[in-house]
Amino acid sequence: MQRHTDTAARRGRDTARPAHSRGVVGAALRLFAEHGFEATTMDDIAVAAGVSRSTLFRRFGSKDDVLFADQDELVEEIGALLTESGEEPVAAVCAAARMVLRGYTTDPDVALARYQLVRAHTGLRDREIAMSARYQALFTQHLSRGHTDARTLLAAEVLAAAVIAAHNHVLRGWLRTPGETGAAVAQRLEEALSFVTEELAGSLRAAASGRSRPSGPEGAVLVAVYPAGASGGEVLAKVRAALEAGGPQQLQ
Amino acid sequence: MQRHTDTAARRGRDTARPAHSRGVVGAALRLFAEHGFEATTMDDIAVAAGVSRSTLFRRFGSKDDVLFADQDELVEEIGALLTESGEEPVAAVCAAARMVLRGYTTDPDVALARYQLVRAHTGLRDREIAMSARYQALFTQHLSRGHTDARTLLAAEVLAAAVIAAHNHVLRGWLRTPGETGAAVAQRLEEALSFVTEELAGSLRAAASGRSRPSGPEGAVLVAVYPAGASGGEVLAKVRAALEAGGPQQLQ
DNA sequence: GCCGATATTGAGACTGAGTTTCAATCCTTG
DNA sequence: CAAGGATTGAAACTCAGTCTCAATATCGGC
Repeated sequence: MQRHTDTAARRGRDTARPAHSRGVVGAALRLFAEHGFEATTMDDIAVAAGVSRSTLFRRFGSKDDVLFADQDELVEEIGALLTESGEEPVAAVCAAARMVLRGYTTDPDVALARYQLVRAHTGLRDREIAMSARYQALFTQHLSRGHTDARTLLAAEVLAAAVIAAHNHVLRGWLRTPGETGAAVAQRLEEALSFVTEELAGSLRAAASGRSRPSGPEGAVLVAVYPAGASGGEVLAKVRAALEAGGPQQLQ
Repeated sequence: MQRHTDTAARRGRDTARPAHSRGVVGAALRLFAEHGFEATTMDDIAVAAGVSRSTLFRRFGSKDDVLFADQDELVEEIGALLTESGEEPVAAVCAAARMVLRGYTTDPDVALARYQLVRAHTGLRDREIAMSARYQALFTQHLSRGHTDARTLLAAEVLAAAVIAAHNHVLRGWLRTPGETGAAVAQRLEEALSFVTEELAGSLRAAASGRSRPSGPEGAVLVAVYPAGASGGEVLAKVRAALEAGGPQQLQ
């Protein structure tokens, strides 16, 4: 559906965020938890929060956005933080990931309440996934800043995806079995992040520094071989056949 | 938004897909392209397709789903393909990614028309992102099948995210500058995939072999060759070197 | 070919999200 | 206090999505 203007949906709200926005969100969360997301109408929220339906839509844009209001703020904070960060890109992105996780763990009640709702409804799940994608886009952009070559762009995109995956892995683990302290979760994230950066950060650096990686777009030969128990001669035969056929192809 | 039952939204439709479903989608795409997505109502589509609004909702579940109907089918095909695949997991996931890309490139007109719409509307963009996430979940599940240790789970999740990122990178490139042949795009995907697998597949294998061997179905040999101006002998020499080195790897 | 059981379709009413318009009520600032 | 713009509320409207019920296919059995 999403009928309201996109800009209004995502951001458009007045920059001055009235103090009782928090109260509105609180009332909404209470209603959602009590009667479910779908069963709660915008009218219900309006009367519970003591404002009119109109202002509700004006301030949040949509019902989902009431639920994800603080997350939206966080996305923007992260964006701002990245643009003005002087750190080395990969480190900056990791720092951003830490901050995102902290955004959840500092408010466990809200995060868990939302998780229950998100788990139950496909529409909300998609909304949360879209949120993740926004972080990922920010990360990609920051990692590839100033570079235009295909290799670096790909490496940036992959690394951003990997960092987000690591973050989400840790986050979901915590959401499923809460009770862990914020510090313990942060520690898990550190481990996951170092796993990712050890595997991938090097290749981004290599790609970004221009010279080191093999494939210029032209003139390069890339051979990928995955032997899974076959003899070398067998593989060679297949390669020979591939070469004779002339084009790029896959055999097995 | 997304008011209808989740099951109905995602899948629920009758398994027997009437032949004129294609016609309905075609009519809808024409209307979307002509008047825009939002400006086209379900009534419009219904009269254009010669069915009732009721059956439209019954068959597709929602307006978005009319636009993404074939994609939804593809997701299920991929899921089925993965579960019954005997290949080595990473190879299977790469094959799935290839199939997804082919799902776009075999129908360039539809894919490009949809891309124009998706680009313009946040709601649709989110929908497409959710689709990507579904693929990613499938990949993660397949890569971590049979393993429960945290390390492998993380590696599977990261690798799945990376493969999806590589796929999307290539896909978006094609969507932005169409005209490239399907084969050329497929080749780009090969490069992107080998970048990813070279960086990450090893770590998944390492994590997984901590316990049980991922038991590559023996005898499966995948050889991907991309000659871009090099002589066959040169390539063969490199393959021979790769075999002597023993593991899957990349040479230049 | 006919008939009853079962899907499939269509029509129409209904809910609720999101938009729009306009009037009322704040704040400002002079 | 008065004129300016901004914030709010009320109400009507559109349209997606659901639900119910009647009409019509469709199909197996006779």
